Amino acid sequence: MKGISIKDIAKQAGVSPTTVSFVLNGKAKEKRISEQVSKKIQKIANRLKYKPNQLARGLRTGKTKTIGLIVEDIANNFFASLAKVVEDEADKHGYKVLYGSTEDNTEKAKGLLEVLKYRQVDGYIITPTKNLDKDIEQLKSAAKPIILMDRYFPHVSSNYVVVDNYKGAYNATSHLIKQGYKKIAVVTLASDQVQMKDRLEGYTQALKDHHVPFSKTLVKRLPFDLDRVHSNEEIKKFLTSVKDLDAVFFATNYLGIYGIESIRSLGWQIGKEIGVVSFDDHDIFRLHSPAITCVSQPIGEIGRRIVDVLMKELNHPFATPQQIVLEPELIVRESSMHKG
Amino acid sequence: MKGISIKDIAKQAGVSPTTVSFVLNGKAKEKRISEQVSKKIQKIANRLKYKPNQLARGLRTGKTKTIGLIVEDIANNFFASLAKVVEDEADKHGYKVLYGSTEDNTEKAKGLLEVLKYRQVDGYIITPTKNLDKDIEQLKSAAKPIILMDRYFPHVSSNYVVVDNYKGAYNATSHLIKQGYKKIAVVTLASDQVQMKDRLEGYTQALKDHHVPFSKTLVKRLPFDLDRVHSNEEIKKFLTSVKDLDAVFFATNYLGIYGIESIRSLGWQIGKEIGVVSFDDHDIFRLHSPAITCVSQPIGEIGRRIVDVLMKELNHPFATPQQIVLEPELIVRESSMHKG
DNA sequence: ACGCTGGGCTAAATCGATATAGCATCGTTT
DNA sequence: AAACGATGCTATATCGATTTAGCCCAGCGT
Repeated sequence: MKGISIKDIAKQAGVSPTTVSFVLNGKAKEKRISEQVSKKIQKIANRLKYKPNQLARGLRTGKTKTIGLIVEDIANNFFASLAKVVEDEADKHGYKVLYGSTEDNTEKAKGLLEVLKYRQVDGYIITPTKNLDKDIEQLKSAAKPIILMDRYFPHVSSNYVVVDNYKGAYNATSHLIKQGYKKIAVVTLASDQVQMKDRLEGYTQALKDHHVPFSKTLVKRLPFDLDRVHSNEEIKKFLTSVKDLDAVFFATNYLGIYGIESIRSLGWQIGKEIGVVSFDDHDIFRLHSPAITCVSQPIGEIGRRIVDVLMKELNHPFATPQQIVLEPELIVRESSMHKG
Repeated sequence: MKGISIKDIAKQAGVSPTTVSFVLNGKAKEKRISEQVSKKIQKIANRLKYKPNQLARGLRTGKTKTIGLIVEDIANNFFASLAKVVEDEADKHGYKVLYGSTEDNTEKAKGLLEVLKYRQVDGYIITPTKNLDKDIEQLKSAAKPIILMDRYFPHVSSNYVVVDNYKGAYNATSHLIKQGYKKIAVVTLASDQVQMKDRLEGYTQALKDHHVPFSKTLVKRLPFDLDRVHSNEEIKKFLTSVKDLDAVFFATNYLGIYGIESIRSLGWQIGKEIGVVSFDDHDIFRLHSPAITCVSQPIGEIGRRIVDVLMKELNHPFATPQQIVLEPELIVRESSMHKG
């Protein structure tokens, strides 16, 4: 029932637990354990299928070989796909992942950080919420490897992997303009987090650069925690309130999904009557008819870079912060191609 | 930097660590610790924000307050949504979740079980793959709480939570028949796991009960690991090969998604030329036009029951196996309503 | 005055691994 | 032959909590 411990091996081999530990940790040479003893121990360990007790090891070494993954919502396709990549990559390094969803709620996020902390995770992958900067800095000063994702705090020097949200939004908006759409609205979150700001700025700058008039009435901000039904109501109210509207840019995948739903229930023809582009790709966008143009994030790449940076920092603490900005890709589909 | 330990509290309170442990574990009464001392310790613990080191505790007690969640694919909407529910429910009981995806690959599943085992998780939520029965029984005989989900092994007595796959498929098929569809095919996985068998049986029995002729040529089985492109090819080949076909039942959500894609690329009109029903709901099905009829699993309920059973077993080992079969719901949408 | 009971608390062992300090033994050097 | 340095291995403390066994003292009965 109980697992095989280092003592069991020691007993069978007729040596001390210390020796066994040395050998199994590859320190045989360094600690001058003879070939014979070394081999004998290896053999017995294999035969008994010895697996070190991670708890005991963690208690002694302070390393749990576990990383904490804090996402906005594990049920959201973007984060779930990322979780999959992170799981795979971490596994390659012998790490397991503890996850948690913040719902973009600062209190929940703080709670998660605390739990992960006293569970002694070795490193953190964090999708930060508003006002989480202090907590992040606290962790940093505790010398814990951390990497932010999806967004970051401009005034905090930390690792992060994000996409160029500005460029993504800029390209999306420019694309709509080039397709002949004239009055382009944006639906975003009522959030002043950097990723949302950047997307909004990309949008406004694109309008400016192409000499398309901008007005505040073209911007709708929805609270994060609004449910589907109410979001749809708000979006519909907004879309019908803008005169001569002929295109919308949705700033996140689920806003895009709500948006499509809303537009459809208004009976408007996507693509013709109203151009649509959303941030983030999703099966829905690909399969929708008409298919929805989107700004796609390279999820595999993001996940790989995240784990890569984290592992490097786990092995060489105090590395200089890595701030990685990946290129999003504009995937043009039918929803933005049939103006006129 | 280092956390507050029980010793720190003991020192401040001028008592022994033992006493502190008793008090903080609610054994003050039982261990006859005086009110005064008890309160003093509580106060100090709160002030220092003491959090027990889970590793140390786990090492001593053998309980890690962690459960392992093995799913088929965490990036799949169904499993991701479930992971969210499991996370929330487990959290209520103070448990964290370690997850892993099998890709329906037995070797990966075995690897996951092993890792979770030597990480000493307290209990397991498992979406089993083929041939995992032996490993499950081994865990069971090690007295580890386990609950299977989505599928189970008929010859193994274990806890499980599933939906009535037979009934779901039966209702879906019957519904198509009642809507006037005459020649109904099924696309399923080349798997002899119970959930797939049941779905197939539900389908055939429905045909039989409604006196609709059945033929082997109406069944297509795809391997699990076929990628999107090849799956689509296979599905298209299959659909065009069946004479007078006028409806299809897809036995899983991603088969449904592939199916829609395939049918669309064949240029067939869903609902009119070909009725479609899929197992599992998905945003895509709801938003597709025409919207896709589906057999929806009650994900929230599934997750809650799973964690509930697991927690009960964690607290009272050797309970009798709970085998919970929930009702799926047929959600009728346009894809099955426009025959003729 | 002596033993007994029970209240209130603690010393020490323990979980399984790792890290540190150090003990024999043997061959070599001067 | 005493000193020295490798060589090969081990005893012991440690991580932070829990748990077992039991100490000490006060009050009580006889």
